[in-house]
Amino acid sequence: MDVTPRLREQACFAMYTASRAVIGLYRPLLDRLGLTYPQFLVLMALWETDGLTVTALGDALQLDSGTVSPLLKRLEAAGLVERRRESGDERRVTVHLTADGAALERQGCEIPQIVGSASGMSYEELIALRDKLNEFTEAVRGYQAAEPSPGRGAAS
Amino acid sequence: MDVTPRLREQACFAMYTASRAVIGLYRPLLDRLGLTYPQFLVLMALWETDGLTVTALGDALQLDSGTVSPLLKRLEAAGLVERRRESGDERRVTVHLTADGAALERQGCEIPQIVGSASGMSYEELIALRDKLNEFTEAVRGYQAAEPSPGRGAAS
DNA sequence: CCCGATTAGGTTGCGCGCAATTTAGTTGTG
DNA sequence: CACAACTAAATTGCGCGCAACCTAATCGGG
Repeated sequence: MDVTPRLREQACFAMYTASRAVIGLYRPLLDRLGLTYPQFLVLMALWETDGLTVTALGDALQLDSGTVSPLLKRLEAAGLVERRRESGDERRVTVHLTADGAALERQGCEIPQIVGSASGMSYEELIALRDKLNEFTEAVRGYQAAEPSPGRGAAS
Repeated sequence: MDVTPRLREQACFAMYTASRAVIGLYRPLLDRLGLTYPQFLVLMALWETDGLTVTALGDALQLDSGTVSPLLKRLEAAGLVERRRESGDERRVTVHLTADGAALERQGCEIPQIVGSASGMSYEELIALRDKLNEFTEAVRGYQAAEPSPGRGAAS
């Protein structure tokens, strides 16, 4: 018997692979809009709620400022969003769609459906898979919060 | 009613998030071995079958040479693997574990179990999730192979 | 044997993703 | 008011991940 877990048996590896596969499927579709998948996620968040702060965007996408800041810089350079320093609290920056950014919603919002149909799964299956993944993610985040540096007993 | 799909409703976004969450959980555990998650995957593949070619490794991990080559360079610099030009076909390079690389299996092979338990899911649930993800990935890859540049009707 | 096509692996360039740090603005306490 | 603690965003550095390209070796016809 083999004690070492095999690559193909790992649920984590399946997530890693599935994630890259789906982004690969998005790529040619998003290329025509001049977007990457993370950039598309930012726009989706803003189509839902315009004027989010950088931190709120990071929370929605589960990304930190080190990823979001340059991402927004590129979206701003592309003329799709605008950053405004808040007058109330000068530390905060809100992100707003430009007319071009808002206009992309029409073409952008149908892409997820294309990808969904490519999966060959029913709506119910996709929902169930999504919920299971979110359950997994939640549990993992909870564990991480509980064990800042796990494996070596208690903290000093 | 909102036609634009919301971030949280998307199965794809759940995969993207779950993948990063699980890698984040691996990170502190792998840090102690001086490894990243993709490097760990390479070692897992070699623990299973030593002496794979670069291409075979790429197939196992679903990564292309542009990713695998520098990854192997770092693993070789760390003294964990060795690259050998094949005598039969001088184009081929096989990757072999060093003693240090092989010795890491003892500590490395228990990490996936830690992560599995952190998910709070039963073994059966994880298997089911893994299979569903692999089914999804397969379907998506099949669709991609069938539609080289989708969305705009037939090729020229 | 020669030469075009194919294949294996590597390099370059760019956009993430994240840890660590920096800068600037705000808040809380005396 | 002063000043330390905190917070928001940006910057830096590094390792992927992938497209595009390059080089070298092999294969396949004629």
